[in-house]
Amino acid sequence: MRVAITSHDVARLAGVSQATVSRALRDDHRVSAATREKVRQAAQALNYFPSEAGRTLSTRATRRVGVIVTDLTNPFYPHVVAPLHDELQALGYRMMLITERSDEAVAGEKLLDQSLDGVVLATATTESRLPAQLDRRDIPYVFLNRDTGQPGDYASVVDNEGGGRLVAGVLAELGHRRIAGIFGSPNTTTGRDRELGFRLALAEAGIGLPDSRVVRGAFEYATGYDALPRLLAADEPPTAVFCGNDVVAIGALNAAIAAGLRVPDDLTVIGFDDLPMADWEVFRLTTVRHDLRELARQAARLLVRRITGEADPAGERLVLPTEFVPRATHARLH
Amino acid sequence: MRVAITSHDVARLAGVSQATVSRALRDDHRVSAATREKVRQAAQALNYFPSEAGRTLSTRATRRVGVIVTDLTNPFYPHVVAPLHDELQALGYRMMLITERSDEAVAGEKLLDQSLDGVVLATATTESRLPAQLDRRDIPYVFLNRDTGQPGDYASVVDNEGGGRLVAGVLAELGHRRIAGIFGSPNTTTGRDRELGFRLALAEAGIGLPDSRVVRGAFEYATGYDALPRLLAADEPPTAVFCGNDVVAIGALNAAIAAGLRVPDDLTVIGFDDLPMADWEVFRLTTVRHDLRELARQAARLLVRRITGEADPAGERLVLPTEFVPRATHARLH
DNA sequence: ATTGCCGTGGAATACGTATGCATTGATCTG
DNA sequence: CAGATCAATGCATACGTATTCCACGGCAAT
Repeated sequence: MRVAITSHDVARLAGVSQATVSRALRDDHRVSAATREKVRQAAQALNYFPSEAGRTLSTRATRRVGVIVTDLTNPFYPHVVAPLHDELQALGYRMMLITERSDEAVAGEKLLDQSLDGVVLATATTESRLPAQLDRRDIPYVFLNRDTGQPGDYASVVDNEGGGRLVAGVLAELGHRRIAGIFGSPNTTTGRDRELGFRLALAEAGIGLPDSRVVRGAFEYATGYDALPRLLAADEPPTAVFCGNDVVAIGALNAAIAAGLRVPDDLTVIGFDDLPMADWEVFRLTTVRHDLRELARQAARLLVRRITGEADPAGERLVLPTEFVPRATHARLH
Repeated sequence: MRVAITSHDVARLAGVSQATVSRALRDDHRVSAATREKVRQAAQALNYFPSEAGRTLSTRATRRVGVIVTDLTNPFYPHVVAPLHDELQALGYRMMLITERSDEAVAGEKLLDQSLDGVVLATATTESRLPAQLDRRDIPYVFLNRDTGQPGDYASVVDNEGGGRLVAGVLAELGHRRIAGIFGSPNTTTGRDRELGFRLALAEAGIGLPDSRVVRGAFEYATGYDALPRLLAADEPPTAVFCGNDVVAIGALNAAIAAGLRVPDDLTVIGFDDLPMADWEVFRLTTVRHDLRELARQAARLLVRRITGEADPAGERLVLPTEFVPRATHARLH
């Protein structure tokens, strides 16, 4: 029913062979300017677009890249998916969005049928089986924002440990001593490294971080929202809380309002990422900035380099710096 | 370099023909249980997945659907893309995400090369050329949340006019008379219909809506954020403002804070959509609810019906009802 | 004038799957 | 027991593109 216009149709109209059509439209040097123009006209007239299935079969490349995220409604992901999409498009690739919850089976099947030239893993926990599966089939992939922590990885990440240290330093300087942490999942390097840097720098300042003031969970709104009341219920409630990322911090901020606390007078809250949302007047969230856009673009370029075989075979790990962004959710302890 | 395992490899190992492999793995009734099992084992052993390019070329179906949005970082879209993805997956289709800014050319090329079985347009303005192009090539598509307003459309939409009426009724009842509107773009039915319903119901209540208290713009944060100060600068500033959607309303709320206004004491603000964010403590936004998830799922199912030829050839327009959600950003005029 | 090269374009084929048709062996029917 | 029917499988081909190899004609060099 759907009338597919093929290169043969164009060839017939232009009075040349199908091979010449293919060459002309791809600017092959072995076709004269005159016939190239003739073919162009015919293709235009027929409203012809090369079938990408035919092309894929012939070239064994799809010019398509998969991007795996967990939950798009988590405000973090759109800010990484959008620049990824744009950079991939600029590099001549299309984006297949796959949201993977726990069903690695489905994701696996979609990934392994040769329909993707490469994959961006924006969601891999340290125990995911996906990387091994991709390795086995020689499908290029890169980690975005998280990695396995193994050497040989291809990853675009942030200096999480450094960012954690920054926050600890600020809190110590502000006089806080009863400090809490709502960290990311311990099975993500993002969660672990931020906690690690934070702990190390606190320890250097002589400040302890007892388990009773530590919560860990997914990088979600609910994690911050649910954790804060539990932390505040302690005998000696914290005067400051460092959150695994901005989304968690925003959850905590809303919980603080629900609990009738004033931020920052009663409680200092600090996030990580500096999402655009963090700068909204309702939040004015003090946080740690890194260049999310560059994080994504870097991942896209790295993946394409891996696809074209230009990447370092020993792995590449691109690390972006962090910067403390003081806004209105932190205060000196009085 | 990448060793592709094909059905021929499986056939050789299983000691059958390639045709039998194809049939066995697709549960064709004409293959015996014994050989089916034999083929299964061989496929498993070789870690074989059918090439989707080969399959596409042969069946002329990609089981892939394109979803076009403008800007994923706009908080509205993730809440529609996520359920779309899940419903499409449940229906056996994959999702190709395409963000279209103004470059219809790029989008067009990607859409028209037969690499998609169908398209969800979540972004179409009334003057977009895309629908015509898709029609010309017989590529099935549905509108999501917006449509052209023409008969024959396939669309999953909300009762925008009814929703606008709801808000007007409430504001009138609360005693507001100097009312403003920050509506969506006039070249979207979403923007037009909400404004229309709002205007009609206001008029029925004997309340005018002068141009000086009307702003129109994209459904973005910045639209609300920039428009509010302009509206407030009038000689007789409004006591209530109805925003085209929640994202715009949230922009307006933040602008109100920046201007030192108290909401709802000094100003009533009402949104549309009831995004999860609207319920956050920092906002507690009074708004109009509709079932976003169902909106998306309905669109997915309608598209698949169009693809399989089961949809009504005269077009189908699925309309979801709206409901007023009172929270904390509206108040009676004192 | 012959040779050889170069520029241009066509014929043929590969890519991997699905499927119509032919084939085979076996069972059934009268 | 011969012929018909049927289940199971193989053979061959189509899908649309890119590309290798080959053919042909013109032109320059000798």
